[in-house]
Amino acid sequence: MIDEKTARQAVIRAADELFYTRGVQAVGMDAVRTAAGVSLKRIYSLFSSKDELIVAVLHHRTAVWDSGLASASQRATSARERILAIFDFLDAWFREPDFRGCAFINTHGELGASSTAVADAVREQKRSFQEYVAHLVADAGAPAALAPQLAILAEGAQTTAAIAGTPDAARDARAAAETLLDVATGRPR
Amino acid sequence: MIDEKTARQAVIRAADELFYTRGVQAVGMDAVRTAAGVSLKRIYSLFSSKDELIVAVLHHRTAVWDSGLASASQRATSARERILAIFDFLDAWFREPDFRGCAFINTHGELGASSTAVADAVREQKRSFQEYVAHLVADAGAPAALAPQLAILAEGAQTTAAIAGTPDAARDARAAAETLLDVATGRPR
DNA sequence: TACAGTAGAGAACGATCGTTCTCCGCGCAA
DNA sequence: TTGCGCGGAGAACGATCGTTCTCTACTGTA
Repeated sequence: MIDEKTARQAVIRAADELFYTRGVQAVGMDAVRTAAGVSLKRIYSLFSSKDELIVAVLHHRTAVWDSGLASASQRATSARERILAIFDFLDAWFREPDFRGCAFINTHGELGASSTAVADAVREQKRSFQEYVAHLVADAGAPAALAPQLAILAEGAQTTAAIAGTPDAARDARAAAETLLDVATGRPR
Repeated sequence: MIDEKTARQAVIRAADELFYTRGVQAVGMDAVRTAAGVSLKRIYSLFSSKDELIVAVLHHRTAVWDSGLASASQRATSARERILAIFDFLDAWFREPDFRGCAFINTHGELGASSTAVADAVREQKRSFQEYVAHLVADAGAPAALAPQLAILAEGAQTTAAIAGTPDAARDARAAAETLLDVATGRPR
């Protein structure tokens, strides 16, 4: 038998992909079992309920998002560039063929009203992102009020790209972010 | 018996409220029946399936949204003011006690992957909003590229307010919109 | 070989949901 | 008054889903 850690990862990864492409409620635990190659009994020994699995999947998504963002800002040499790198990161993501919007927003729309655990996990991810942006804004020497504005642009780009199906939303948001950054830091335009 | 039009409205209104507060999939047709006071048989003579009812509810929401937006921009005397009125409209909405995010975004997250009819209805609403913004931007004499930026701000404000639970998102988005408008129209700052 | 313990496959269970059907009561024409 | 058609209430049906249970096969040990 495979060890617990490997089994957990297999279940989370399989569930993540299924939930993201089909929606959480549309995926039964049987489908997770088949995709992960882990028996139902084992799954329920690793996660006490589907709700707990969903939360684990969201935490996994948070980690993936964080590391993706970190590696996207790798080449940036200034806070300003790191901020704009967020939108380049979104741009690349939106163009992936299986892009289906932000999993956190989708899951919140699906279960935010009925599961507080899910709502909390989603809220925590968004809070952490806002904090990340706030740090970059401070590093760039811009007023703190700029941070929520940039975060709103990033959120709006994600929903727009998901619903309208236009990856251009990332470029539009990036252009707006640049303007806001320039004005906030007194850069000549 | 009440006439068809009244029955339709009663069902749509009841379903709208239930779907919005609890999520679409969490609400059974029985709950709609009870809330609307219309028998199941009647409901299924008015709508051939739950999916069709969902689409009807979305269309109803679109009409409510459009008229709300129109009345919010009533007092505005310029295109610039009409643009900013969008964010004041959002602000008032976010502060309503039963605000639970944008129903279109939520429903898309819930059913966009499984029902193309739902996805289409949501996409159409967003497209219509973008068109509305584009007209205002043209009237304001700003470059067309500003329109998607403002639309993204409005979308981002909605998801941010819904998930973080902070109505301030409308004010943040409004401030960003003002900056973008000023820059785009060459207004002194 | 005999046996104990464990894990997997999938049947089973109970609940729920979308949809349809049955039965009953009411209004109306002759 | 009698028969008839129609609509409402909700029971019934079939499917699905989350969760648990049963049975079987396999491993390691003496």
